[in-house]
Amino acid sequence: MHQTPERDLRKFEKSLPIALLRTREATTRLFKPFIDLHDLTMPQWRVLRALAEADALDARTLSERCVILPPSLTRIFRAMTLRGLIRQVECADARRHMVAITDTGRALFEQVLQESEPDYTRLAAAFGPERLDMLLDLLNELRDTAQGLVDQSQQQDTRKVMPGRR
Amino acid sequence: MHQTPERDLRKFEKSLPIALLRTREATTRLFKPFIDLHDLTMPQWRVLRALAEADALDARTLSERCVILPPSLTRIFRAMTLRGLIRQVECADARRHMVAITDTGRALFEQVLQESEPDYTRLAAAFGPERLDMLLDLLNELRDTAQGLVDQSQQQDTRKVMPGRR
DNA sequence: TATTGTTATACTCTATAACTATA
DNA sequence: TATAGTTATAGAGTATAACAATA
Repeated sequence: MHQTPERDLRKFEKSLPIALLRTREATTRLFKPFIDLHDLTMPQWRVLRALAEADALDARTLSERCVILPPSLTRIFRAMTLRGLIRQVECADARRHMVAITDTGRALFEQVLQESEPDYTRLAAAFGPERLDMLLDLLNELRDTAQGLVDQSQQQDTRKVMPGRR
Repeated sequence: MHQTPERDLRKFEKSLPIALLRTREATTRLFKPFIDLHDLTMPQWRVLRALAEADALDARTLSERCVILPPSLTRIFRAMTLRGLIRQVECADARRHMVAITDTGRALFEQVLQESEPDYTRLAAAFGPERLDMLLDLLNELRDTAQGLVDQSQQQDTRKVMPGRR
């Protein structure tokens, strides 16, 4: 009936979504103080970071890229616009809410990056920079793979629900 | 002023907490339907999974292992006990709330595992089983590394706040 | 008619502090 | 006096559906 506790834990650690959650929690705990310092929430920080590296993005793209549902994004746009961190920009398709980072927003982004850099460097040094890079590559590739399987399943569902579509 | 969009995205993907979040989102989307099917929330599933692989655990351990804050855990205990999935077990230290999985809980756990196994196998096959294993190892090691740095920072804080301690 | 985003709503989780019980 | 967990409470995110505006 008994297994060793060590073996139990090892099995638990082989659960992919749980491992991703726990690792995110640990790394976030390291960097969140720098976000808190400037009264940003983590989702707001993701939006700021996404916009800092693009000229302008629409709500849909930000929603997917930052893992934020549209209703939350609406509130975040409002809060960040009020603080002057982002601004709405014109778009040929008037349905789209397109935003860009402001100078204020960029200054804040770069300040947070600068302040957190020592801790990032410490983490990279302790873990090994090349292993960190390998991990990031694996993460992004697994995301694409999982996304592909989800899309595949949804196509099958659509075919089942609407067989007349073809 | 302009960078290519491809380069932008690559930089964004090098952000560790964001990469962990997005990958978790993609893999969770693949497995969450099986959880939903049995009216479990993801935190409840983590608790069930942790208990399925241990004889009994106290609230503190579950809180850390499942990344659930104590107040949430209190509610989750209540809900899962009501459904007969877990039960409280005696503990020498009467302050501790110690719980174990019930037969009902174990049956549910194994049913979910069984139902989701085909999708897990598909994911592992598409990504490469050995790469998945490498990823899990890297995740768990990075978690330990980040945790170590957080602990280290907290010790320094303690020394600053309470210098008389030594 | 389909798509984009907002509003409305209910629920859950996050996070802190204050409190109770036990050690 | 310290620790474990619960309660209380405020805030934010999660998730769906319904809606308005635009294509």
